[in-house]
Amino acid sequence: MAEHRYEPREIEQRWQNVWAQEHTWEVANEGTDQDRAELTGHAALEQNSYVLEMLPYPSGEPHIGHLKTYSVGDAIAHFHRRLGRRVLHPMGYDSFGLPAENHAIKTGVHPRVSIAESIDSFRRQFHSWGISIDWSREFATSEPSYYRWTQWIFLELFRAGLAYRKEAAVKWCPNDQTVLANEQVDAEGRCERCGCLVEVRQLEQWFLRITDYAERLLNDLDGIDWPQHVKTMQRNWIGRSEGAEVIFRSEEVGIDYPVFTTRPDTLFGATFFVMAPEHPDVLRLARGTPQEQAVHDYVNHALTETNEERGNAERPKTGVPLGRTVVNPVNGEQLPMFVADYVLMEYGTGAIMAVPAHDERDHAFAKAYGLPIRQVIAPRPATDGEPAQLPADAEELPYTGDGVIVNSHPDFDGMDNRRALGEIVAWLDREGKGHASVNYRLRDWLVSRQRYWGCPIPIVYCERCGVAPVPEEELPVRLPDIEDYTPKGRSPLAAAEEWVNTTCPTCGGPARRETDTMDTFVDSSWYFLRYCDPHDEQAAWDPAALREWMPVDQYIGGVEHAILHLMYARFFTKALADLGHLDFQEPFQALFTQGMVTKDGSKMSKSKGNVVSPAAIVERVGADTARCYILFVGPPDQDADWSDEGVEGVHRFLGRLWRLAAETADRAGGPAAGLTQPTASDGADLALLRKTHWAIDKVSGDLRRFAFNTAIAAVMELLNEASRLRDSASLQAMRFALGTAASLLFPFAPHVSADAYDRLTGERVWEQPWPEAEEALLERDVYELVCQVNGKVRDRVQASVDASPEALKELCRAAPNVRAHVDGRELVKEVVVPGKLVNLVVR
RNA sequence: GCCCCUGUAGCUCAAGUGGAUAGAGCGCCGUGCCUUCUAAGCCGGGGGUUGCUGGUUCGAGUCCAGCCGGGGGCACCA
Repeated sequence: MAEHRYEPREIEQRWQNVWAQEHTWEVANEGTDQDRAELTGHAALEQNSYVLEMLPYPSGEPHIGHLKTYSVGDAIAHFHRRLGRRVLHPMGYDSFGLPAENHAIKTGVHPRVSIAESIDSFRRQFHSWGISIDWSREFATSEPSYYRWTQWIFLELFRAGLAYRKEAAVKWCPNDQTVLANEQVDAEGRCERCGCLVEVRQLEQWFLRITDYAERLLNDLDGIDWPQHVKTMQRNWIGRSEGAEVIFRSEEVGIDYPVFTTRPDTLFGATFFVMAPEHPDVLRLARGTPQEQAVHDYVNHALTETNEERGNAERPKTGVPLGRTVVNPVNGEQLPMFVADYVLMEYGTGAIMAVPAHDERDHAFAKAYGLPIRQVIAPRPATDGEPAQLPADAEELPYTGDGVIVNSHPDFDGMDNRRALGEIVAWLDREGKGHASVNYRLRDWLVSRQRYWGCPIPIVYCERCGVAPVPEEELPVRLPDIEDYTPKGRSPLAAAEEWVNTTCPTCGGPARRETDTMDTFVDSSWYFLRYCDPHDEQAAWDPAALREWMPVDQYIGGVEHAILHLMYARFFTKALADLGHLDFQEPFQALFTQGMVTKDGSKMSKSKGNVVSPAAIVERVGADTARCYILFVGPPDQDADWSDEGVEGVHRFLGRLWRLAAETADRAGGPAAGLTQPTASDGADLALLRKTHWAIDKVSGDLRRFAFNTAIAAVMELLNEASRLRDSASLQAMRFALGTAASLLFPFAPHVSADAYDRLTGERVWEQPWPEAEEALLERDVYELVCQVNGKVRDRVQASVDASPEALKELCRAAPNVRAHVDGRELVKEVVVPGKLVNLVVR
């Protein structure tokens, strides 16, 4: 018998060639393709499935995280195909963005060039991993044929009033020399890209009106199959608060100041009023009062502070009086006004009513400035029927919990505060002094970037006509080549004079182009739509193509995009649906977020020198081992630590599987047509057959719930069983077990599985339907019944699966060792779990 | 501070709605087999008070409560 050596390099190359030459993983659009007639025969039976991994940012080479993402996605894609579905599994590149531009600044190489190199490297490696991609749909978002439609979408949003320009205090990264979206600034006020402290600047910028969609973005989370924690993160980010808007009037200046509060039940406890330093009226209010200079100084100081300094809740509260008052609408009291930096301009109305007895921040401020503190909520009575507790001691304030209204107004005193809340709002509404209101933390999406390598914003500015959209037939507005990429606080595009100077589409007069580019998250907010119809030159997509594939059935990616990309893509989908371009509301029906791959417990990074390169691993042990290992190392939704020993273990497993299959095929005299199940009634064949069906059942279930690690472990168990029984089981039983093992492993290790299956059967495993477990073989007709006495195992006996509970009790009572423990004692209870055990409880 | 996840063998993970003697892989051990030797391969073996304390139950890794440890999200959001 010939020696068999597992040679992944040879095997993987061979099967990759087959797939490439035969375009195995390409799918046509039925609605638009001439293949349609051919396909209709199956169409009724087949279901379409869109499996998508988040598109990679092509920078350098793929890293181990990419290997994990695409190993997960490919397993799903293969599984769906083998279940008989037509699967769309495309690939593209998110190729605009800062890394390529920063590289250009350093080296002078045009981003287009470095991106192309990187894309080549990604494409080569994806091929070498054997990922089943429909390469006919590939594109990069920096190609004019793509960004032309990004610009078209921008103009659609502009026409609908969802893209607008406004001056606002925005986040500015001094290192990258550009503004950022709120989502791109972390909790410490640092740029998520470069980590430097973000500054605040007052600039006129383009925004997308995502806040219009806050409520729907929140509510529609209920209808999608996403991980709970991602939904929670989006809910937190949207930050919906219910409360009321209440109007406080300043009689002195004759202006109404609305405030947002979640606690209108505490209105009677308001003792002062605070405005944010950025509030446009602050300086005006102080003008002419003795406070004018102090307010001026305070505001100037506040505006120069960083987000980090401002955001620190621990530091002492500061502020200065404005020298003015407002009227509390519920009781007519005059409340002194202050400016203080603990009030944020971006949230609510930029002004608050302060209730020091029931809000920690207001309490701290009142303590610091000696302001009155009036308690209006008392903690609940200790028991029903007793009167409310006396107001808590001053030391116990602020009290932020629920309770009973006190000290407010005869209409409300003694009332449950939650009930009073509703009644007070209703009263305000009747009086025209306020109304119920909902506030969101979410702000509009700032999409302007003062950088070169991005999608140009298709807008021109005309001295006569103002802001004018570039006409659709002039799209794309192409990104011009420039000499100097260095950012200088304005877009490098501004230096391309010839490009900037243009004519107004409306009046034909001189005009200037918008020189900012779009945030790259705009590019990735619709790419999944383009895959459905990637070569369309007449439109961003053909609606028929979208009907065929969208929404994405299974989306896969890192949890780091839980808010950014995943929220923006949902917003785009809803906005485009409202504009009549889509007929669905959510882009990603199901989401799977995979965990990070770490080395020695910490994130891989070049500076730590602990980077594991997928290319090197694949070179050494093959793609199948690399892919299998990364799925086997742990539950794929959790972080996993890379271990080279673990890789070796998986490599040996694949080798054992392949060798045993090759050897079995040899013994059987070469490949036989197909995989036939042996008939076995007892002995090794039956044991192996049962294990095989157990594995089918286990792997199928595990694949449905993304438990790839346990699915692979099940195939390992099957192989171990086959290996143990290699000399006692029949050749046919061995062929069936090993062929099934290869078939089950195919989604994770496609090359070695295809090869082993081919040797055993002469057939292509990916063309075979997914195996089905036979119920009859999963269960036995007799089993070992566990006999317990007082919950302890005392004996076990053979029982028939269809024995009645009565018969099982009888069997148990008759078991010798059970009798020894039961005789002479009183039988109190009998617990029967058919198929498992009988438990006799005695005293 | 608030919310969520998590704790099982040396390591990474399993144990559908509570049910048996808690299982895999890696690592470890073997004066076990095969090899001239090593490696590879094969075979065998040890290893667990399921973080702790109580509770519910005939029965708890699984359910409940409280502590302890690890991770994540949000946070001056009115």
